[in-house]
Amino acid sequence: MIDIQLVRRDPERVRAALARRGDDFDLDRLIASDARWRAQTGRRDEVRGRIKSLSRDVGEARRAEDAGRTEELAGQSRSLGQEEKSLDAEVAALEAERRELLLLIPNLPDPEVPDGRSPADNGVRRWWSPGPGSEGRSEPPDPSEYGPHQRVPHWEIGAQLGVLDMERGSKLSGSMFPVYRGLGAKLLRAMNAMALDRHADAFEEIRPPTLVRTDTMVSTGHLPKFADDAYHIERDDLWAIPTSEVPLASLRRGEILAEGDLPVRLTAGTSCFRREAGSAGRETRGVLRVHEFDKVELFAYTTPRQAQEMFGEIVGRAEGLLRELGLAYRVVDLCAGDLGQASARTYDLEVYAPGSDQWLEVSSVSWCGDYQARRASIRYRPADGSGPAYVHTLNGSALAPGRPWAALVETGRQEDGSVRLPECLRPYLGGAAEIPAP
RNA sequence: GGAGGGAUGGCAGAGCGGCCGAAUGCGAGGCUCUUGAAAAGCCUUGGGAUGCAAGUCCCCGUGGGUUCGAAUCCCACUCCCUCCGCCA
Repeated sequence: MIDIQLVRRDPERVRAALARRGDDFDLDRLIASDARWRAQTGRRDEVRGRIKSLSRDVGEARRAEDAGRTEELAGQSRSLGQEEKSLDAEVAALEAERRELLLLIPNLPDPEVPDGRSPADNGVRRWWSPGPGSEGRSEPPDPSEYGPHQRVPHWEIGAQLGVLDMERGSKLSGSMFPVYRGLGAKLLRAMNAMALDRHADAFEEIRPPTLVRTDTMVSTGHLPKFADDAYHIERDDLWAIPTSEVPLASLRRGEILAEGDLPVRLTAGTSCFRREAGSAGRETRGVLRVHEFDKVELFAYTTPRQAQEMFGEIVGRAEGLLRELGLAYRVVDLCAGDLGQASARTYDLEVYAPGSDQWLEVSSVSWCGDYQARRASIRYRPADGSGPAYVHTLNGSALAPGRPWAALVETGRQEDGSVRLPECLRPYLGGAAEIPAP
């Protein structure tokens, strides 16, 4: 959540920042609620203070065996108790209201974030496509370089080669649950393994639970606002994670870290679950939008000073994997209106899929500032001896193999219908260099 | 799933219902002594709300209750440990 102090001190700044997002949050309601809460809390605390001091006097009177005075003071305290009780109930209600409002406010966009309301306003920061040299080219891909054999969508290729079975996935679990088969399944596993291995130099590998408590979902900003997007298991009141960002952010929830331990770099590969409510339609063909998919996530806790550099590091690492896979991609700077709830700045990596002539979002790197750290109460003790301060959190997909899988089979498709697989995956594929033509 | 035991400050570990936000030890930081180090001695050492500040208030797993007054008593929940059952 955002800093309530900032809302009090400079409401116009907060209002302006929220307006950039196109958010319709009613800030005045929060300001009023906060003011009421403060006023009543002050009154309650004053009454409590009087009760405390009276109670001490009761103790003294009792020790002095002054029964009359004891009863008199106790009586005074008793009647204050009534007052305290009703004030306390009021404070509790105001506190709940204030918190509820506060949890709904999205993060404030960083000033560098481009203006805009829709994906059309996003800024492309750079392009990359493979060849001709080993460095690749920093320019948009040339459509004429893709032959007609590559202009086939991945779901057709997958069915043709027997490596993707959407129909049977539907039989098991409904639409948008793919079944990968044979080399298709291996290819997915290979990319997961590679993504995890590539960051083992600096990121600690975590295998977290994929079912989590409500608090864990609240910490990242996925609840309470986006409850409809997540799977919820009623019986045990657990949520299926939409990304391993969720458990990784809560790993150190409620803790105070030593500055010397920062940055903390974590990586995890898990299944991710999304209901994708109301997204039936054209963009849901094949594996592009599914309810369950694998993703290898990079996550970091940093000091505010380290955040910028970490953002670059994570983007760079995600780019590195796409280059290794030989996929053409572009780096997109999300505009204010397209940012996620918790993010102050996001770069998306989009891969070019020739089969459907589309750019597919395959990675999203976000700097959340202290927004999640406030929700989850994750702080660090600055080395200079000042009081605990909130950490910054950053997250990004290293690789979410589903969509790259699609881009890979389209890009690698040969004229004879076989699919050529990238060099870097061979060690993970038992040496296989292609998915043979049927 | 059944039966027991437990949850207190960075850690360990006390705590008759009444100055207990909390003894003590360890750890950590500072200082003294020392050529330096060790040892010793002295001092400091949780978090939060509110307030310009002084201060006031809250936090002893969480939430309720009893009481003039709760870390201490009662209830519920959560988590941890031990044993039994089940199981990959």
